Amino acid sequence: MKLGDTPFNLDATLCCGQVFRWEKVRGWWYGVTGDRAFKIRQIGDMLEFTNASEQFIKRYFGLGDDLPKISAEIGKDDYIRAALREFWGMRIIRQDPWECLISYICATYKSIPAIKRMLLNLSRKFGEKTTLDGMEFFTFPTPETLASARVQQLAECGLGYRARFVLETSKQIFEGRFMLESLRQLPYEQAKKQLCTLPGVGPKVADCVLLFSLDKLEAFPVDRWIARVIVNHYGHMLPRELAKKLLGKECLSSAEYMRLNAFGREYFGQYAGYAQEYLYHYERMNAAGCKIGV
DNA sequence: TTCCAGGGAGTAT
DNA sequence: ATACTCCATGGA
Repeated sequence: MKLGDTPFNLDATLCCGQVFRWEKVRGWWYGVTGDRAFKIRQIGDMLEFTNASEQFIKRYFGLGDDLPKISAEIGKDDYIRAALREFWGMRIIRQDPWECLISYICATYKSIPAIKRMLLNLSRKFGEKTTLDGMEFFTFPTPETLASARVQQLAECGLGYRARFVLETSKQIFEGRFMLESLRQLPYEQAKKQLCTLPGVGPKVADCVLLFSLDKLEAFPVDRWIARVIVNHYGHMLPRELAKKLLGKECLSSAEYMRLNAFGREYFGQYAGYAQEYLYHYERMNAAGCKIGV
């Protein structure tokens, strides 16, 4: 498939920490969605893949997003313009909402390598095996499977205290008490409010699920890295009292989260989620020693 | 060994 | 509403 003048950066898109179950082997990215594995690679403006339709690829990798337009809207200052330049072509992936939800419940208070390990363990224990190019892959477990698991089994995957959150949320989804897909047609605020009723889901996890799987590009997740970016590079745009209070703080209160979240959405606009992801990746890649695991 | 991680929930004010 | 505390585990 030829990208033509559609800017795309596959490596940045899969490396920036929005998805956790892709791996690069001999120049190809291998991943699992739905019931099968597929691989994809980019050579210039050529995108090669197997086991997937062109329609699926366009949808999954957000190739329908008008990146030049988005860039023009969020490129408000030199700092984010540098991030846009550095990883130009990086896109917000449209993940499966269910996998995304469980992934970000697991992601709380964990490093990315540890998150990858947890999700791999979950898939190995509860998913179904499939093969591609002689390698083994596992589908992501279904709501039914996780809902009928025991807390101890989930904990054994390295989830720790998150095990009971994953179990209870899985039960709500499986039993039809929570309609994840229906959130897609709700406005951002309402969808977020509903997500936050799930155990293990607070404002940050909700924002990630909305942005990475439910087409809410205005969502602006604020984690430790983004909080650091805002304080260090946009602190002068915050109320002086707030900027001072956040300086050197290790975690945000819910009120502080709301204020940084609101800042991001108001400053960057309807595509704030794209701004967030470029800033997040830029900050992490420029962190001391570039030692962040891919 | 010690520190920290894409935060959230529970509890006391 | 806000502040403080604990959380279970693994990677660095």
